[in-house]
Amino acid sequence: MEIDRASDRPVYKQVADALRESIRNGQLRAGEPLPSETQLTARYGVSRNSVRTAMGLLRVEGLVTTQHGRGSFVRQRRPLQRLGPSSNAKRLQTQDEKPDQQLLRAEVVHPPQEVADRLGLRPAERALLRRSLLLLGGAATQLADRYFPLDVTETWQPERWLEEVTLRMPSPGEARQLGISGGVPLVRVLRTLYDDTGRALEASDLLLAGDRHVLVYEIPAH
Amino acid sequence: MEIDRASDRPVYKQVADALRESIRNGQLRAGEPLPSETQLTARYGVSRNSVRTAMGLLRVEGLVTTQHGRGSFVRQRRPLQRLGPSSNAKRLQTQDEKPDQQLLRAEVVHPPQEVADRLGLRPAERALLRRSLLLLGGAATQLADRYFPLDVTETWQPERWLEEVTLRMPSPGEARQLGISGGVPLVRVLRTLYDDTGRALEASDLLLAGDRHVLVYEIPAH
DNA sequence: CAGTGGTCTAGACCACGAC
DNA sequence: TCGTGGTCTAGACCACTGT
Repeated sequence: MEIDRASDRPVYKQVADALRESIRNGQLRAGEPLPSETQLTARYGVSRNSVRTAMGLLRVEGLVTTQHGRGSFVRQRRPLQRLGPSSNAKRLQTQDEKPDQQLLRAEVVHPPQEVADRLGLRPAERALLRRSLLLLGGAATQLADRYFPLDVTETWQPERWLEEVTLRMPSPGEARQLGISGGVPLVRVLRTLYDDTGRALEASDLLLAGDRHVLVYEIPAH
Repeated sequence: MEIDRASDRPVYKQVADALRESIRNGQLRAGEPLPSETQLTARYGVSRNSVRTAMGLLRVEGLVTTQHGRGSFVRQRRPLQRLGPSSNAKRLQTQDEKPDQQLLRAEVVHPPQEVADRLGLRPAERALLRRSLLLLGGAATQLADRYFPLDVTETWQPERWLEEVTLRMPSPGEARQLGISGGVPLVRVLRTLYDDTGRALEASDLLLAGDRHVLVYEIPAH
């Protein structure tokens, strides 16, 4: 495939098209390196900036990852992980791999406003935070901040919970911890556990790599 | 805020930082135009390319939108729309605006494999497709493909449904229809309705702009 | 028309990774 | 050391929007 300078389609998009097609039809396989930017510059007769813009497109589309000093590589396709609708324990049984949990922090803190709202805390009231990283097959898969009211750690009888699902882009630190490459959004799940009196027992802030998960929910029609 | 040429932080990120801060602290309000690229070039003493790279960052973060020939503007903050955990009708009552539905297509088609699987169709068996666009306050908010088995449109007693939530980047056409600007992912909800015998009555493929929705699910602990 | 963003180039220097 | 990607510049021309 060659670049058509007369075309309305910008050069950098044509380069991206060509690379995308090479990936789609298997000429470039998952994990393999793409030609270097210098090689692509020569191959298509365009400036390096145009090649880089094209590569940026593919990065944002999640097709390639780029490593400084090494090169760009075709990404592995999504190793889908299912979340919900049932308990944490049950969720992970759907995977073959055994999960591994790494406790990163455990301390009493002033929770963020969103968490305080959901726990029904008074202003300036603190909560216990447990931050942990969930690993699956050695790869980080979930960053979890679990907050517990300080006065409720005795009896513990959750009756239902609420999950609020939103998206956002990761901060550089979050991207590093979860092994996310450029352009991949986070799925953020704000989960609140309630007992049968409607009291909040726990609020969790879960961050998942957006390209590696399916969230499954079952809902009765009643 | 000025650019520190001695800093390790790249110039374009410093420009993005400065603009981000102006938006955060309210100097630049939602809907307002940012300074033009030429003005920013002069203001910070950097090349136009660096300004454009910075602006690209903010676009991907969803903070600004850019219009060719007009300028870049601070985006309106998310007009949060809640989806689930109950029925379609109930969901929209949480909004003030009255929803409007536009039927785009209604015909018998060969459904995509994912849909056929969920409806339990035999190979090459067809289904009724209804594609519609949901508008809220004049703005497109949801693109829905609903598929119905051809032999089940008489009695209709849904008992529960399943929602499978994933993310992906929109195609250019989807972005246009939903009014999505660059870098914003889609939330895709694959929803399957079942009756009390476990038979699938409907499978829907719902596409929502990722920056404008919260999905809410309530789950019993049983 | 003038002003805006969109594309493209050629060249420079730096930072990282592997040998 | 060499090849890779990361950053930055200065300048050019085009396409779109408004007057």
